[in-house]
Amino acid sequence: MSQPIADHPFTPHDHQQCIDQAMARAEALCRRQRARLTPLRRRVLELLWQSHRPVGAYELLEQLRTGSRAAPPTVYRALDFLQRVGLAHRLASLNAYTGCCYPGESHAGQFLICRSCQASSELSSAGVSRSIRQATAAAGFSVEQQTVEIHGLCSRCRED
Amino acid sequence: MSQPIADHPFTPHDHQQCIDQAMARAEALCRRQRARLTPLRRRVLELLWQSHRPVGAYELLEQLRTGSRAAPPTVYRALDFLQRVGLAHRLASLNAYTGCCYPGESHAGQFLICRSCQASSELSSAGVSRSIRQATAAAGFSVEQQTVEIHGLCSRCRED
DNA sequence: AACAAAATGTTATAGTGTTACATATCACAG
DNA sequence: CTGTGATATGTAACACTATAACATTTTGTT
Ligand SMILES: [Zn+2]
Ligand SMILES: [Zn+2]
Ligand SMILES: [Zn+2]
Ligand SMILES: [Zn+2]
Repeated sequence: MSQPIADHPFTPHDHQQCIDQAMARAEALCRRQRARLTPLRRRVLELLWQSHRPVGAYELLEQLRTGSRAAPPTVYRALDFLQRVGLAHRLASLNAYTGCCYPGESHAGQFLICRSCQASSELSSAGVSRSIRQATAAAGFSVEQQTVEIHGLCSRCRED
Repeated sequence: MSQPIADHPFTPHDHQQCIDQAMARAEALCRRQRARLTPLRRRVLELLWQSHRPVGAYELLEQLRTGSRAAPPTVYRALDFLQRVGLAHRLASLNAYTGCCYPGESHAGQFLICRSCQASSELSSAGVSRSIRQATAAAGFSVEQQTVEIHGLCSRCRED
């Protein structure tokens, strides 16, 4: 498994590098999958990567509207595409969306979400996945999709 | 930790016993906490325990309406109360609510949700909690609330 | 150039949850 | 009891999130 795009999103870092890497890997992934990263879809992905804070669909819509007009289906379709090819996730506990840190790699969506700075960090913890598989196997349950969203305080916000 | 109300909700069982036990433990818990389990709140809790399928707020509203009238705030307030005292949970990935199987005991909400029969089972897996704490501690993150919702197929639905 | 498939625009509507304020019920002190 | 403040419920309007249905444009291919 290669390096995640943002390994420590809660600590100060060169975020432009996150953005550049995310867009570069998105390009590559879409080329490989023959998926069309159109200007609109690219724009939405860029908006998602503006920060590590998950963004609501209507907030994206606002930002898209500067210049062109746009209605809800526009942004929802772009988000559907990004989720389908594995470039973004939806966070059910926030009704918000975020760029994927492991594009093109099979992984379960596991997220840490700071209630103070609102940033989120995508984990891909084998230990968590394993313990979930163990707990579910004991019940004879076969896992198809997992929603793991941990709310709390990130290291940086705890200092204050 | 005492026995959960429904240990194996996916397998055939005497569900009336689930209901009776849930209501009895709710009474006891509210007495202990000096919380008021009013007729309305009790009714909503009974509706939640009609089956092991999580129920949407507007679906509860429909059922409340047989007889008395009711508007959204009525059911949302009852659900808020039930969640506050620890008698119910909200499942973010479903926008639905379900009765708690471990009332009065400190536990993280972890759920298995079958896409075929729609039933859900509340886990309280120490292993899952531990691996989450480990993974988050490594990042210096302090957990306050966890959303763990595992979608898949239950043992019974896998047989078919 | 002609055509089919994919993407986007547009309007309306469905589904989920909250705000604000009025009314009713309850608990408790006097 | 009875008044009084706190808690719970009724009611109407509204905010936020997401989708359906259909028209139009763009793209890739023959
Ligand atoms: Zn970054
Ligand atoms: Zn991801
Ligand atoms: Zn049962
Ligand atoms: Zn519970």
